[in-house]
Amino acid sequence: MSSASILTQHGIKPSLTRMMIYDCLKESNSHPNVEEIYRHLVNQIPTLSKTTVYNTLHLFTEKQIARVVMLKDQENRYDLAGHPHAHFQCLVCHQVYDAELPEESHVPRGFQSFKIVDRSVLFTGTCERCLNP
Amino acid sequence: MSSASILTQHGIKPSLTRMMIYDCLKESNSHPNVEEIYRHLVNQIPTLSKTTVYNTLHLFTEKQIARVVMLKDQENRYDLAGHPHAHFQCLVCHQVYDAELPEESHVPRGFQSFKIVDRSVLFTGTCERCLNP
DNA sequence: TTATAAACTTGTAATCATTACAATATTTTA
DNA sequence: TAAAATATTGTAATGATTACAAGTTTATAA
Ligand SMILES: [Mn+2]
Ligand SMILES: [Mn+2]
Ligand SMILES: [Zn+2]
Ligand SMILES: [Zn+2]
Repeated sequence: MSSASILTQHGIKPSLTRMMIYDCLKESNSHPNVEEIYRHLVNQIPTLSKTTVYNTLHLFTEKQIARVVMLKDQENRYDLAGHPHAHFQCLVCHQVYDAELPEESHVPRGFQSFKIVDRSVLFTGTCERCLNP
Repeated sequence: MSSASILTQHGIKPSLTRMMIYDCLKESNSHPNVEEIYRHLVNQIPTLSKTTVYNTLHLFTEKQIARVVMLKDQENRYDLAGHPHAHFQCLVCHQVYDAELPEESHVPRGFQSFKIVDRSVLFTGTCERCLNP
């Protein structure tokens, strides 16, 4: 499905800038931060402002087509919201990998009367590439 | 066991400041940030510097007696490293609750040759208190 | 004890991601 | 076309964290 129609379906007017930021998230599976998205797009959109990248990512997050990846990093990284999955981050090269989300066993004891809407899982360690250089 | 001996056991010289920061983490189960730790202690240690709080928390994290709690917050929150557990953060009041860590089923598919050293789990939603005000 | 070195603590300035906000540009509506 | 709404931009402010050098305390050795 086209980027435009996905944005439209989520109540976001599909401006060129917004589509390109969406495509940037879709094509790269590197969980880019604002700086990386900006640097990637400013070649094609020379007037692009970093504020627009922030605004757009906020809008995407609000409308649930993107999510902030939970990492111990100091800056936010973004991911399309499509399929729930876990992440692995290498402590050596800091690369973020997608991983399957372990099966949800049950609501944790004592949280039956809480409303749980999301579960983030982050594995950390050393990636294969960094183990066998 | 005394704070002093725990610090010593982990190769940290137990200065008064360090013991008090350790006790602050131990006594409060609110996962305090640097600002909160500083404000709590500066009454008792009027010469305390925020840099010292940062330095000490870095040292504690390095020596594995404390950990950074993984949250979507913009600032780091700290926890003693004692017992592995998950967290729940309320999206309304932002309170952080300890939760049991769901049983690890298995290493995620495709990560057999990675070295996984840690797993962080964060539930988000609305806490009981905010659901029934 | 006294001198010297090491370790610890402090204060200030710099950095960096993010937000605030007002100005400009574009698109929509009347 | 004109006015209103929306989108984008640029600059300044904020706030957490880090860098770093200076000061203080503690340990070690003459
Ligand atoms: Mn992902
Ligand atoms: Mn905890
Ligand atoms: Zn790696
Ligand atoms: Zn709550």
